[in-house]
Amino acid sequence: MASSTAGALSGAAPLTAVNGAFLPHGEAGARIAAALREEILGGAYQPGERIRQQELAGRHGASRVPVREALRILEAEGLVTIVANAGSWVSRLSAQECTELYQLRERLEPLLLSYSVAALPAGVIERLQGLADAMQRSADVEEFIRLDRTFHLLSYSAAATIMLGDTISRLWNRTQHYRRAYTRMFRAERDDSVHYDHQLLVVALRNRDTDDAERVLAAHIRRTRLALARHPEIFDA
Amino acid sequence: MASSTAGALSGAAPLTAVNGAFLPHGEAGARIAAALREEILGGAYQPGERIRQQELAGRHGASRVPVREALRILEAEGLVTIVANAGSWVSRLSAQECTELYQLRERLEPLLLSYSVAALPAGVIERLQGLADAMQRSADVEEFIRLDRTFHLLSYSAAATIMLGDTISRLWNRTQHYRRAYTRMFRAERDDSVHYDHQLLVVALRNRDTDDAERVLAAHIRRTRLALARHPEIFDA
DNA sequence: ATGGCGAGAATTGAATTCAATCACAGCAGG
DNA sequence: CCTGCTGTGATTGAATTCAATTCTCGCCAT
Repeated sequence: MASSTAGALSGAAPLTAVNGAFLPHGEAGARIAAALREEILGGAYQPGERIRQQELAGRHGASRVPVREALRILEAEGLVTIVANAGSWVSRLSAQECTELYQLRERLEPLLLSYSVAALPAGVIERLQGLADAMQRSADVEEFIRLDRTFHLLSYSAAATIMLGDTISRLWNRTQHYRRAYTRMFRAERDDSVHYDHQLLVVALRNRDTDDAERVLAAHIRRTRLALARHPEIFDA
Repeated sequence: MASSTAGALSGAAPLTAVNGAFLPHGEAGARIAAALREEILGGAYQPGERIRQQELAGRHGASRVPVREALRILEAEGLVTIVANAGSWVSRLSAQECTELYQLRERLEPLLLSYSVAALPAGVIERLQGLADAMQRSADVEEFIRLDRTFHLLSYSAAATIMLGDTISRLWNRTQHYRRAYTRMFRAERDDSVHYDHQLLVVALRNRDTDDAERVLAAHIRRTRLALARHPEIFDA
C-alpha cells in the first residue's frame, strides 16, 4: 500500500484523487468545505435542507472525520447549522435576520471599498464598467446574480484585510439565496436603480473619489435592504 | 459497559468528568474551545505561542479528535492560526491589522448598541453606572480590563442578533492582548478621557438617546484606535 | 565557525471502529 | 380517533489506529 510521493501524472494518486486532480495531505476538510459551499451558494442545497455526513463523505471519497471539519468551517461562516447528536442543516434566515445582515453590509462594505479605491488598477475599473453594462443587458436571473457578485467583490479586490474581507464574504454568502429570490421579483418590477448605482459607482472609482464611492455604495445596499423588507413573502418557504 | 442514563450523583460518570461536572455527549469540542479561549484571553497563552494537540487532549481527558474541532472553532474566531501538517499557534496582530479591527469596531458597535438601547432594563443601566465608577477607582490593570469588557458587553446585552454580536465578540477577543498591553501604558499617561466616555455613555443610555449613545461610543473607540496607533511598540514582541 | 544535508523523532491528518443519542414507526390505552 | 409510550434502526460523537508530513538535531563539507 506504499504510495509513491506525488509523481506527476504516473502511478497511483498519493492520497485521494477527485476529478483526476492530485491533492495534498491535510486539506481534505477545507476542500470538502469549498465544494459544499459552492453547492449551497449555487442552489443545489436549499435552506433548511439536511446535510448527512455519510453522504458527503461517500461523494468526496473521504471518511466522516474531514466532513465534520468541513461542517465546522461552514458553521462558522453561518452557512450551516449544527445541532449536537441531531445533525446539520443549511442555515435559513428570517426577514428580520436578513435585514440585520444588510445593515452590517451597509456599514462595512463602504469601509472595505475605501481600502480598495486607491489601489485599484485601471484595468480592473474597465472590467467593472463591462460588468455593469453586462448586467443591464442581462436577461437571465442566474447570470445577473453571478455578475452582481463578481462586480462588487472585484471592486474590493485591491483591499488587503485580515477580517473585513472575510466578514463581507460571509455576509454575501449567507444572503445569497434570498438575493436570488429577490432578483426574480425585482426583474418583474423593472426597477433600474440598481444599474444606476453600479454606473455611479464606476464613475466614482474612475475619479478615485473615495467619499463619493462610499456614499453611493451605502445607498445601494440600503435600497436593496428596504426592497427586501417590503417583500417578506420571500422568507416564508 | 452500559452506563446508566445520567443518574444524578451516583455511579460512574457517563462519559467524561471535568471539574467533577457531568458533561453531555456531543459537546467536547465546544467545551475544549471554551476553555482554551479563556486561557488565551486570560494571558496563559501568549500570541505566537504554539498549541499542541496532544497536550490539550491530555489536559482535558479527551482524544485529539475533539481537540481538532476546538482548534477549528477558534481558528474561525481568529484566535488561532492553523497551518496544515505544521501546527497551530495563537494568532498575533500587527499594528496595521489591529487598526483594521478597531475600524470595524467603530462602525459596528454603535449599531449593536442601537439595537440594545431601547430594550435595556433600568437595573442594567445602574450596573453600568457602577462599573464605570469602579473603573475610575480601579488601580489594577487586570481588573480594569475585566471591568471594561464587562461594561461594554453588558451595554449590548439587550440586543438580539445572529451575527453582529458574535462579530463584535470576536473583535474584542482578537484585540484583547493588545488592549491589555495598552492599558498598562495608558495608566502611566493618566489619560482620563476613557472614563469620561463611559460616564457620557451611561447618561445617554439613561436618556434612551440612541443617537447620542452611538456618537459617544464611536468617538470612544476611535480615540482608543488612535492611541494604539501612536504606540506601535506594543506590537513588536 | 558556519551553513547545508539527512536520519530519526515528534506531530499532525485521516480511516476505522465502537459508543451514545435521536428520530420514527408501531402499538396500547384513553 | 387521537395521545403517549417503547423499541428498533439510523445518525452522530469520540477513541483508537495507522499514514504522511514536518521539525529537530547531529554530522559533514567548505
